[in-house]
Amino acid sequence: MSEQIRPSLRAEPARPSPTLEDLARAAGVSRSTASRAINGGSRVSPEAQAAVDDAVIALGYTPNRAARSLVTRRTSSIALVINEPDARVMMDPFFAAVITGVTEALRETDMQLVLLMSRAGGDPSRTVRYLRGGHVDGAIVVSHHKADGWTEELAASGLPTVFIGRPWDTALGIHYVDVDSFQGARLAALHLAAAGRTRLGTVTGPLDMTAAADRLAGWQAGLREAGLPQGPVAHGDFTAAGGTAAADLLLAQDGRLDGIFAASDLMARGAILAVQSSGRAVPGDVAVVGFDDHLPAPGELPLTTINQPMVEIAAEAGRLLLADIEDPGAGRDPVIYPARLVVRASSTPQAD
Amino acid sequence: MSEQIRPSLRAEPARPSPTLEDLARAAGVSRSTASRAINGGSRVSPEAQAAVDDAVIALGYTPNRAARSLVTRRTSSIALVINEPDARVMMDPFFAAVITGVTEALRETDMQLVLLMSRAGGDPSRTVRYLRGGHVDGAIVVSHHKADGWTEELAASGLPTVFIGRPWDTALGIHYVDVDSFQGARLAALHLAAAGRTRLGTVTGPLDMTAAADRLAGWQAGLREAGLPQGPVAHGDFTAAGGTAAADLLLAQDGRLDGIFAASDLMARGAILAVQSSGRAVPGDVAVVGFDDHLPAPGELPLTTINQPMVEIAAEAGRLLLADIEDPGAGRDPVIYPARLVVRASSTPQAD
DNA sequence: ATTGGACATGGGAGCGCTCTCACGAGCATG
DNA sequence: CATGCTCGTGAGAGCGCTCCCATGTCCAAT
Repeated sequence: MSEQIRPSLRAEPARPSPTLEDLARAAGVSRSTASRAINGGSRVSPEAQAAVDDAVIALGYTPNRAARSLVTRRTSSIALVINEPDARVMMDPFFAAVITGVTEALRETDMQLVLLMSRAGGDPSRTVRYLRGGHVDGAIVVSHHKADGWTEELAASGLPTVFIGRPWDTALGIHYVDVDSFQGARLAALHLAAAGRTRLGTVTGPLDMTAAADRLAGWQAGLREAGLPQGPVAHGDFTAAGGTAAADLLLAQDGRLDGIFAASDLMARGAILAVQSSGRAVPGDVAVVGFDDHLPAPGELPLTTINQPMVEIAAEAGRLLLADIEDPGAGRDPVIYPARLVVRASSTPQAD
Repeated sequence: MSEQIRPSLRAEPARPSPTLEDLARAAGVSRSTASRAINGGSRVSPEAQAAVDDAVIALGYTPNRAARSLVTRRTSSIALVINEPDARVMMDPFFAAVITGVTEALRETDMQLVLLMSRAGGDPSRTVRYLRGGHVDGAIVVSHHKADGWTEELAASGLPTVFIGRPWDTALGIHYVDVDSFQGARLAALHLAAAGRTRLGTVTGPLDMTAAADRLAGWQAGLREAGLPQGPVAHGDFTAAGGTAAADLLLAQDGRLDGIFAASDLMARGAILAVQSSGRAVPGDVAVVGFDDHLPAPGELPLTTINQPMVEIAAEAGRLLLADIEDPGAGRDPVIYPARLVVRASSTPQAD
């Protein structure tokens, strides 16, 4: 009775989608039963269930998410908070891996991923307000900096949250997934030492990030362990250009440097460039080790690096978040993935 | 009953956030007036407005999006549909640019970006169902393939939609933003011809995408215009490895090939590799032209390419979508950005 | 035969918001 | 002075859903 004498094929731009009420009527049951059937169907007779299932298909019924949210207080969406000022960081394969991993974890769920470029929008508090406003069921925070300030606020808000990369203040009991940066960097030092390199320098990431700080500490520990002097340290920003600039500084401090560990692959690429344009060869004169194990661009010198399984780490963060949303009380231990040394040509003339 | 005797400092995990009712009471006005004041405040006295504004700050009020959605039938979110099977395509700088651009367009809005990896989830129809289900106010579709099938369905659903890249069936009146692929490819051909190259081949993208088809057509038109033979054509898949394989084919077909146009930068990089490993030099023996104008990785041979302003294109798609959501009826012309030739070292020994 | 539990069902309230409508106050118009 | 407005306001309905609770039905246990 809702269809008019309407000659056009699709003149109705917004045919109101069927409601649960409609569905129930079509299935010959009550709204309550229809609702139960839709949601897993406990306490529903097989006949009623079948009738509802058929009606769902016949009507093309989709539950109205807003209405459902309103009463359940759940939104079926989680936020991926990318905490960098410039949206251009998206170019970093790191974030691609994160998105890939999180998407993977959400695949079988009906959860949706909301992308939140927290600092790109200008107002950082807007992000917190959004997160606290109950618009999402949980959040994954990536690329956390020391001075962000809202870590505490977020932890206090009670919103299920998982960090990718250890947050600064672990006392808050925030859940996180990380790679063992310390051990990874230590392995890099030991590897270079084992390869007979003795004058070693490092290019760090921004030290307001735990990953960068841990890698520096691990590196220094490795050098100590190998009985080598600490050597020069220069600070980069996880970009290739920053790696080049930092490596230039390193080379200026020690003209006979024979090994460099950079805290990311991108910076290692930049460092190789710096070495080469100083007239020295990689790995002949200077061995270079990175951290990440991104897929190399075609034709690039294969890079010795510390592998971190970012896609898997992000997926685990996703799973952890889902679990935390299901069962908020539970304390969950951080998940730390081991870092593996992958030896390639940039540190050993004979390798691959 | 779920809370144990827990001495923790912030024991209330979910203090119910204030409702409009609370806000109205605090401001000493009615719920209606509070609502009006929140939403732009027409027909609200300055005093009432001020009282509400104060109360908002005092209570930290955030409107409940679900409740609002339920009545307004708007969700304040749009979907970015990435229509590729493998989530790993995220590694392509192309998508990074798209996300950057769309985010930019949404910056001043309270719209949120929902990421939809349409084919990665396995079930493609799930995406359509989600989109038709009224969960978002609009959609931006990127990386559209000929056989997707749901273009029509989407167009018929009445959901405001903007494609990035021309859809196959423009008769449906779908809005889109694109770069002038035809002209860009034509420019590439003319450039190579002007540089004195005469034995030219091309590496195409997947021809079930309009961008790839248009570039092939433009390339062929350019050759015709320059009075050159059509030369060999090999098909790539917009990846570097695909570019290498396709270029190998090209070189096998014509051992004296002296110029290659690849329909993307990534494929051009792959093609350069193929040329070099065949023992010939770029640009000395073979000039290579790409399409995209991505930022080059450090140390790479500067690539002559066709610039397409992807960030801007994506931002325009975002703006177009917002406009279409505001005012659904309006027919909007496609926006086509010009493609610019950027000459660098890969095609001219003396350049940059 | 009587009780009682397990189970399937439907009625109704209510989540937090917007929006229509009616109302009174204030003002200019006839 | 009556009439028609514009304007600010509040009451109330209702968006589509879930969930609590009351009701009805059937079968095992007494």
